[in-house]
Amino acid sequence: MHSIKHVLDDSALTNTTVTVAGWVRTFRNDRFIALNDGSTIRNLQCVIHQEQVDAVTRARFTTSAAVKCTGTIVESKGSGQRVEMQVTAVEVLGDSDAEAYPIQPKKHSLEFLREKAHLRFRTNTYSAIFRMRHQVSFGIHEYFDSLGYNYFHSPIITASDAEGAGEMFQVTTLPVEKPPVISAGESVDYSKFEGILNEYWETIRAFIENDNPIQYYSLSSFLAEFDIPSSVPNIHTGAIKIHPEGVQSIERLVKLTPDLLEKYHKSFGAWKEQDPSKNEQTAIMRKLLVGLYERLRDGRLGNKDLGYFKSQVEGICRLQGYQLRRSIGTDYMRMYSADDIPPFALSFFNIFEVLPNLVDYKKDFFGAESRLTVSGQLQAELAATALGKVYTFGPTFRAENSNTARHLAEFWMIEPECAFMDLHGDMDLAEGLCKHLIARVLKNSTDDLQFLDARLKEEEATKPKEQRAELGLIDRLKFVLENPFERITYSDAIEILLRSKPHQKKQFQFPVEWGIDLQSEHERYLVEKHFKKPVIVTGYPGKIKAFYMRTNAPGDFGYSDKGTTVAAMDVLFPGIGEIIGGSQREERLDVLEARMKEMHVPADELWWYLDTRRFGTVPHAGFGMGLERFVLFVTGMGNIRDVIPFPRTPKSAEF
RNA sequence: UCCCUGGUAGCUCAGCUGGUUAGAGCACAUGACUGUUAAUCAUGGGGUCGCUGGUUCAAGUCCAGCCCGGGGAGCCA
Repeated sequence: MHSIKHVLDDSALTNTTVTVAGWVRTFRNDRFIALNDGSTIRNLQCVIHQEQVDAVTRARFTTSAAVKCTGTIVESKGSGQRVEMQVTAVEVLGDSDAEAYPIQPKKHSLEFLREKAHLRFRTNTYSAIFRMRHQVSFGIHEYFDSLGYNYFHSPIITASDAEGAGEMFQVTTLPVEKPPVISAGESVDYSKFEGILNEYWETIRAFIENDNPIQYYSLSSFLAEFDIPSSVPNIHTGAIKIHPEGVQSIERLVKLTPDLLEKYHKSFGAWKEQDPSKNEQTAIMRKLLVGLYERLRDGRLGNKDLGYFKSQVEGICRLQGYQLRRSIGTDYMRMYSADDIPPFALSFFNIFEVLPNLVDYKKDFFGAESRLTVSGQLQAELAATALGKVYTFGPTFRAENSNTARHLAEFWMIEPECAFMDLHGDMDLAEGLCKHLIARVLKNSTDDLQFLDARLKEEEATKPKEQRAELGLIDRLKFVLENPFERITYSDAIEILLRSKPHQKKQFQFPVEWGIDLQSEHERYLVEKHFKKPVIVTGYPGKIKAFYMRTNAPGDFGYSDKGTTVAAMDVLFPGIGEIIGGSQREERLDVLEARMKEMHVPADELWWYLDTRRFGTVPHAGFGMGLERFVLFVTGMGNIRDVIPFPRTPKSAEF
């Protein structure tokens, strides 16, 4: 048996008899089978003669039927292909009911094919993507192996919750309904939270007093419904100043304890039904409080954001033997949504639900709370400080409720880690990897790239002129391969953004100033408008980056006198955004410990990680690259769900 | 999770401001043709108009809630 790729490419096979097998793409004119076996995107045209194959058999050459053909390879009489097979023997291996088979020989939408993920490999687009995914995967091993890196398998299950890369999936064999618990008492002593509660309230108060942008009226009458008296606030148009006593009323809302919360929640529905005019007041309160909540969540209220409050509350819980069961990090777990019960949504006790007991994880399978990994980096560092150069390449899991074209709950990540390497070496390694993979794909996936390039051009043609990409897929890959990546510091990036047209015309949704996290609109401007090529940004403010990144001092690369920066680097690609995130790691024990304390990372859980700094610590660096994001780039696809065989996303794990 | 947008035949979509029997192309079936290239031509079958409730003499069309998809945002790779 020959592969169709071999038959089409090897001219020595002309005028010989071969056997091929594959799936029918189309059967034209009762004579021509376009056969594809997945070895290449091209089909072999198998010519059937009516006198040799009866009508009943011919009727079985339906789309996607599995067929085995034996015949002579000859120069094609038609113009669409170089050679074709004059079939002498044909066998249908597996029938395919044309009426029931969902994929037809025509263009389907990607959304439709995603719902048929089990069969979409039989289409040109997806077979091309997955052949290229193989080329990229294999190229990764090839690249690191050629540089002397050891392939290292980091664990998929981890008992450490301190890796700081998003929400994690829990792994447990305990019963979900009634897990064993260690009780800390009958109920939660809320006075233990007094300090953090006041801080929470102060943050909100400052916002309401200083820059509440939402217009409202009759706050007092609304609050009166809940036995929370207030006097009539001052009302202006535009920026509203709330009367001090109105502010105090909101303070009472913030400090509603769980029992009162429950009571008010129950009366709320009836209250709304009795007097429909109250709905309007609810809408106004909703606007105010939902806006406030969103700003708090996004860290737009100054120094204190929800992340800060969460870590504080977690600390108190750990100290008291309580369990923080729900928090704002996982919105869907809130007791009452901001939409339904606006005044309650802001209650501290609504956002942080505390239970007076702890699940007894000593009785769990691993004897400790365990989760699916979000990163193999910490373990890779352990190996790198012994083997010198290692890389991990495996699945990672994020339980974020992310619903975008570039996020998955399960994805594959490459994480190299190298001892005695600084940030410059890290950047060189990252750029080298990207270019190696692009070169490999250009060399080994020519047919598939040509198909995807044409597919993309067709798609672009339907877009308005100003939205079309300047370069086609293949040209884009060649451009990235042939030009050095732009390397700039975070401070430079901010300068460029401040001088940019969109900033001066106030077209950015998020304001630009030193200290902010770059929003995707900012990244996109830098990469797609300003530099028009991949950009590596280094030296981010320490405040917005992970605890293990090395703190910069004067003279260090990426240092800024505007605030503390760390030796981080993000590689930004056009259309995809952050494709690689890496850093030089903090190798100084005292600096690392101080930073962990500042960022509320529990040092005791990570004693094993800190041991690398205790015993023979060395400068080292590494990065993480999302495989699917890279495949997205080289295939020119737009949605990450189309470049992984079976995508896992919130509310979706079929197949 | 938030904002925007969509859900009509197996697929892609049309259906204007509510008004008779909801259409087209492809696919499928039957027949014709036989060197085609998503073959072509003729004929035919195929619809709980996402779900639930409401407004109306009348709802695919208007309203509310829910479910699912797409785009954008946040989280990040």
